[in-house]
Amino acid sequence: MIEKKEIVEKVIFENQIEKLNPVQERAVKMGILEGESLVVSSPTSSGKTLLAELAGLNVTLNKRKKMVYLCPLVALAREKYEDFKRKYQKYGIKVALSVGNYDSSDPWLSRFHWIVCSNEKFDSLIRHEAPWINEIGVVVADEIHLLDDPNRGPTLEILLTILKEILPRAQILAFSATIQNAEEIGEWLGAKVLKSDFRPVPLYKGISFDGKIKLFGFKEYKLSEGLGLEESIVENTLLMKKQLIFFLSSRRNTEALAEKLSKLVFHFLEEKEIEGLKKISQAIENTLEIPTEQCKKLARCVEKGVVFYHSGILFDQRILVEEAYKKGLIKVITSTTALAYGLNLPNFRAVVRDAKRYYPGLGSIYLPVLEVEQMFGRSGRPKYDDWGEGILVAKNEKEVEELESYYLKGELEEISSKISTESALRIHILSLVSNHFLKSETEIFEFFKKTFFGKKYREISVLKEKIEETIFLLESWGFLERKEGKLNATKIGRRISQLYLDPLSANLFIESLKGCQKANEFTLFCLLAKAGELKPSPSLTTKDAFLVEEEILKNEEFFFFQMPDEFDEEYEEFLREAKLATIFSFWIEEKTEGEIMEKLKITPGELHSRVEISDWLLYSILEISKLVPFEQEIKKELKKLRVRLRYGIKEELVPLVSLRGIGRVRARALFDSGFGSISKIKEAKTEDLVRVLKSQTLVKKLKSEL
DNA sequence: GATGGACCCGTCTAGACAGCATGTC
DNA sequence: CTAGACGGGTCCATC
Repeated sequence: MIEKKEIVEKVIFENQIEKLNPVQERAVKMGILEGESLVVSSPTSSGKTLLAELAGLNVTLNKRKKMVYLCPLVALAREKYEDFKRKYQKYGIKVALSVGNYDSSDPWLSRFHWIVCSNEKFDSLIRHEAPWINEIGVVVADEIHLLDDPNRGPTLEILLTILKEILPRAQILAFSATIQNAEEIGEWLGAKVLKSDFRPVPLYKGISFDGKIKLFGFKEYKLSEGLGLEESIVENTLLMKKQLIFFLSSRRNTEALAEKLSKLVFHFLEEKEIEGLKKISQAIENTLEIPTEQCKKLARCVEKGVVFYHSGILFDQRILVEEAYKKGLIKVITSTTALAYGLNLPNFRAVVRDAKRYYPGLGSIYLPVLEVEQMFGRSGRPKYDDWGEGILVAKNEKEVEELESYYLKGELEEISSKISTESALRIHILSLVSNHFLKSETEIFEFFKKTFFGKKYREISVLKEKIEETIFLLESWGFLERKEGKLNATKIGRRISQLYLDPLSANLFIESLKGCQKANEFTLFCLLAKAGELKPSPSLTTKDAFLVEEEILKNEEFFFFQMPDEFDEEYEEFLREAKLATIFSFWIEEKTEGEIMEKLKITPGELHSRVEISDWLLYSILEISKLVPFEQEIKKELKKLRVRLRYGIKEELVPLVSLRGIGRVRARALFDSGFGSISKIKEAKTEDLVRVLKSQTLVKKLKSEL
């Protein structure tokens, strides 16, 4: 048994602080170390993670129970995992990371005390009925305002509802950015509510207009004349020897602004910095075998101390960029919202240049206050800055007033439930029934009454109808069945739920492929592209349309599902799907990323993420095919296609990439040098292989494996 | 005749979770 | 019902 005092001391020591901050102190007083559940609503940098550490130590050391720490982003989960391990491994705490690309539901997780997960991964672990669930003593849900997200909120909501049911005695810590209705969430979770505005470094918010930056209740900067608006803000920041992040509405804007600013920022660099940046710039340019235009552009900007940051950037480049910013080499980042939620990139000043964002069907409208707050969130680095700044840019006088009343004096939005969307109901009802958690329609209704939706609106009659419809659909697709008033998942239904596939997509695949005999690569890609998992489809320019239609025509005879007519409403969406199929086709024809990007305007980062999703979809289809009668030929085709897509290779290289350490480029090199099969490689002389692969160690490994 | 700025008009729009097989935190 | 920045093309002034 470890005293409360001792736990607090350990945590204080490991975090290298002198004492608990006001938020943390209140949490302790409210009983975080007595197993009290809490909803904590406070700013980004207010030290919420430390609360998890307190509860985790208490639960593990005193009760021999586990902590599960739920994160909305894999990057965030990784960060927490590294952090926890570094601090608490020495006290005997075993920390594990469990996210999509990292491991599976194996019982091995039961050996660990603290398990850091993404929300969806934990949902999946429950679907696989992980045996250690009942050893959980505390569940921490980070960034719980994600509940409001139409795509990903429902998973978190269902997850927490389930946890409350199966672990009624577990402690729940729900962390949120400052939100309007933390009390409602507290009521739902049966938790006390801790609201605070505390920040370790004060944040001043303001508006920039007419050559000035006015910080509310603080000071005013006069910007130099003769420079563009963004340039003058940058100059003002750099003269103070600080860094800043611009938030813009589109990727294209981030790239354009970064290039524009690089001309100015360059003059502020010191000799040493230029050297360092040159190295990073080269690394960025050479991330891919053949750099794409975007890679070159980013490299150019980095050289001058500026980067643009959005989801089209490759993963490795992101890492390089983040490190360089943390070191202070990069002076300015121009970013989309990609940076607002993600990782911990402390800076001095955040400038929201585009407070409006385009929403399809809505035009361009103001961002939610919460989102802007997130962008401001990390401004002001403890130990470096005495304060931080969050600045909105106004385009005219009217906007000055609007921004002021909306963002600076206005109220935060409420968090609401998004659980009533069709896709959420589809996915979660199937999952809840398939793991035997709910066994009848009545039980489903009862369950939904206990969700945040049910608690917030006090009744679910609106939902009831939708739930009935959903059950009907799942039944008609053969994923659920009814026996004596009880609901049950069919074998295939259960598998679909475990594969984490949207039942709608699963049904699409099954119906399209059942009895199909004549598909080819392109048309199979077209089918994949119809799935919601790959939406939104890439956008289509008039030039693309021409190219894509050509491709469709070429493969016309291999279409195994109905193509919409040119005059149909769905035709344009079909073309966009076919565009993705075209991109994939080029990819497996071994066209370079640069070529694909140039022809069809897709960023390298986007290509890779689509490939990854498709790999998962193809795997899932193959798994489904074990339970439904597909033609043998189609199965073979799918299997081959999966390998080709993952590596981006022609058919002839398929056998070669099964060797470890051999991917797209090396396989091509081997093939072109006459080593086109495993047996030929076996027979080949070592020195010949070394000549082709340019690596002694690789060849040695290869030979020893064969 | 080349260069470059002003202006018009069409185009296009953020992000990122999950399976599994590996060998290991 | 609702936007706005970019970039390519065009025209025209200037040297």
